[in-house]
Amino acid sequence: MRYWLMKSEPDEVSIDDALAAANATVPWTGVRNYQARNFMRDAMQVGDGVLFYHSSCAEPGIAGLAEVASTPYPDPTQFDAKSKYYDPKSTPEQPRWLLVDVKAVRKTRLATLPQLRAHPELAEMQILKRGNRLSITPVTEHEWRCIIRDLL
DNA sequence: GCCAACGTTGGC
DNA sequence: GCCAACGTTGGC
Repeated sequence: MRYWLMKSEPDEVSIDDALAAANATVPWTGVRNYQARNFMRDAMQVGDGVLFYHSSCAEPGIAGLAEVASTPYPDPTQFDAKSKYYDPKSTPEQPRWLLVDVKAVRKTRLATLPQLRAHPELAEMQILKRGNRLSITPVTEHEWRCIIRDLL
């Protein structure tokens, strides 16, 4: 069992959107970064815990809890010429981009960046490091417990 | 809208 | 394989 923080722009898929989806499950489309892809491909397992993070919005922060709900499979948007995630260099025979399904568990109180930063036990979180841009980052069990205990 | 940080691209 | 140029991310 591992833990992850996954960023989503709430204008695209918010925690409310995910909870409202069939089976509260959404395909995590649009990851176009190799490091993030490799986490899904190599390290994630069904049932892993997910901090659902809202990014690029008025109030960025952890907005809910979720879990990994599938093994990795090709992201269909990479083959769709009309999608903004289209990748002309990818083919169904040799897909570049993968995704997992994510099942929303519950919405939480928003844990904002200042709140996360104020917590000494969370100082090493990737999301708080300067220049952080990775949309999927591992979270330690200690960080996970700490966030749930004190912030959500 | 600004801009720092970072990833990717492509010429050499 | 280097590295400058360019594009993207994302908080503010």
